Amino acid sequence: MHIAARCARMRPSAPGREIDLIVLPAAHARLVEQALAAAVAAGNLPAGERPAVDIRPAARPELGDYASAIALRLARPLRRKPLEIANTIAGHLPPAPFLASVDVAPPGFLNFRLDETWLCAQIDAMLQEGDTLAQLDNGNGRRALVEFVSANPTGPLHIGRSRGAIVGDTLARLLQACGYKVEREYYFNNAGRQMQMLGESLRIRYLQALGRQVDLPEEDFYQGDYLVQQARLLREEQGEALLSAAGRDYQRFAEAQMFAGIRSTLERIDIRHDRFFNEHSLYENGALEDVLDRLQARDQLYQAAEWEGASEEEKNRAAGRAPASWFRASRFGIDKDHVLMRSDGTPTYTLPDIAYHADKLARAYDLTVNILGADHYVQHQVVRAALDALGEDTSRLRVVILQFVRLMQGGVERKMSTRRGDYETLDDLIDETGPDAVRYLLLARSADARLDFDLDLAVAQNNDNPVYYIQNAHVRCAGILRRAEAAGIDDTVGDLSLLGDNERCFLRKALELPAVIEQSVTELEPHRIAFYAHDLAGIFHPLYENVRVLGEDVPPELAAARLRFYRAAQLVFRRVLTLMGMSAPETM
RNA sequence: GCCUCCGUAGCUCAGUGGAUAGAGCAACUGUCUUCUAAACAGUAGGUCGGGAGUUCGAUUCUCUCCGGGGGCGCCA
Repeated sequence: MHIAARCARMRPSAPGREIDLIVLPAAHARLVEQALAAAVAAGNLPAGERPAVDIRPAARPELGDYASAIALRLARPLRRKPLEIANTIAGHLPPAPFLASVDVAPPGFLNFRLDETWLCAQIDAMLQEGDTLAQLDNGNGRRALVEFVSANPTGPLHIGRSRGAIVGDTLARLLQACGYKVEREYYFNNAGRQMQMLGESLRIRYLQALGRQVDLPEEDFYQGDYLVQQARLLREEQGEALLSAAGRDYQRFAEAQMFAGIRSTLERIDIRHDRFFNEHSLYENGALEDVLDRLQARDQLYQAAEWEGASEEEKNRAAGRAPASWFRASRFGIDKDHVLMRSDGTPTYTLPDIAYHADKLARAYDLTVNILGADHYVQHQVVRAALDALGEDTSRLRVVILQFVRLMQGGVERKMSTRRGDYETLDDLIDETGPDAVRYLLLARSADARLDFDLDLAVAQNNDNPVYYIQNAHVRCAGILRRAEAAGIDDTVGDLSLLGDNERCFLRKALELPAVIEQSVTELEPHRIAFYAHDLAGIFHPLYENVRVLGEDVPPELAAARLRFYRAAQLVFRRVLTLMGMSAPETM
């Protein structure tokens, strides 16, 4: 996929201002397309199928601002020399306000240079955009669903779920920035044995809280001390009134507490779901039977004690067992068939999962994204295969598989044991490091890479910590604006052409934001925004040292121009931080 | 064994079918009386795991081997 192939357009400018926003490098790509068409029309290039025009920021600044290797790629299909093609394109390139020059470099690169006056004028364009800076309309109001977290309410969110929470929510924010109408959904199950055991565990903790001599069995019971606290709460609120209560009452209480806890934990990192989809509702509305009937009708289901491809040994072992219902997943490239209905007539996890995704698809979102841990890979393959078997269109269903998180402290892994119940919760992590550090550090890694969450780094208040490095850029802008306001500097009059190379370098990077957002969304790679933010701060801080607003040696005209620049820079940082769900502090 | 992800600087990781592969940290040398030093300037650091293939061009794509994570349940 080439960025340039997806021509992004800014939303229409607000009335009353004359500045049109141009998204780079998509605008370059359009120029090149026009040049190619003109060259073909003039008979200077043969017509025919062409690869998409690729434009990217230039590898080295001395070459230009943007570069394209399109002539090299066209050499084969057009049967011409790359250099000749590049020259032809350059010769037919229409003029554009943002374009100062185009050079052809061997063996056939096109190097574009931005018009510096235009570049500096983008400061006003940015200020005009305000908090919706780089808002794209690619999505054009299409609907997207992002499902993430989806932990059952059996305990507090732990570190393993945190990554999906951050990635899912950030992706949702980026989709919104791309013009999608986004819904955030949380899928959960509050029925079944797990929840029963949760209720039972709470009942025992409650008895213990009342001083009764009861042991909590290790097997199957929830050991976490969050239940001890809940039990204490119950005792304080109810005294001994619940001694005769049914297990169901405990379960209901535990569930309500858990969900309240999960939601408030998520809110601490600024995450709110629009819908909590209860798996159990699929049991009640006939969705499960519907899936089974449809699969049966398509000969994708059979009843047997063991799957058809099993070894003789496995089949012998299963002999005499009541038959289960198997989905023919092996027909879809999966290594074996999967059980949807157990021998005892109860559904497996997979069946409602299929029904849930069928429900999602029926809701006809233009894009449906699922954020999953690596351990769910096969499960998702089976669900997708089942949907294919049902004849559903699974092309709108996309999934982000996240590798695991390891908690590191003092250079060694901090082990978590769910069985003992002393695992690291997301709440603990936020307590220790703060919401911004949690969000940034869990975002700033590609989904494919295992993430080592470095606790020492997260709490570090020094330049090792990228969180503060980025936020400090915003703080520094805010500081300048505060001081300048106090000094009575009016930045509406400054001549932006007085700005220097440092500022222009920053502006070039700032203009990449729309493309970064766009690419994050099309590739479902929200980590890109995190790296972009760090890069942007890396250009900002050196500049800050040299580009002063206040000071006797800065002429008023220049001070005003620089102040306007810093106002725009602050806006960019605030926008980027907001897209990552982080705060943009005025002071630190 | 099968599926999947990873292997890039001492460490943690970006990136990419194109021009001289990047950043942070660590190491070393410097910089605050000046808008926040949670910062900046500089030095050093690489057979992009090995091999083969496709290509005008491969770190990027394909195959294979090696090493590591995760998954392979009538759990969720």
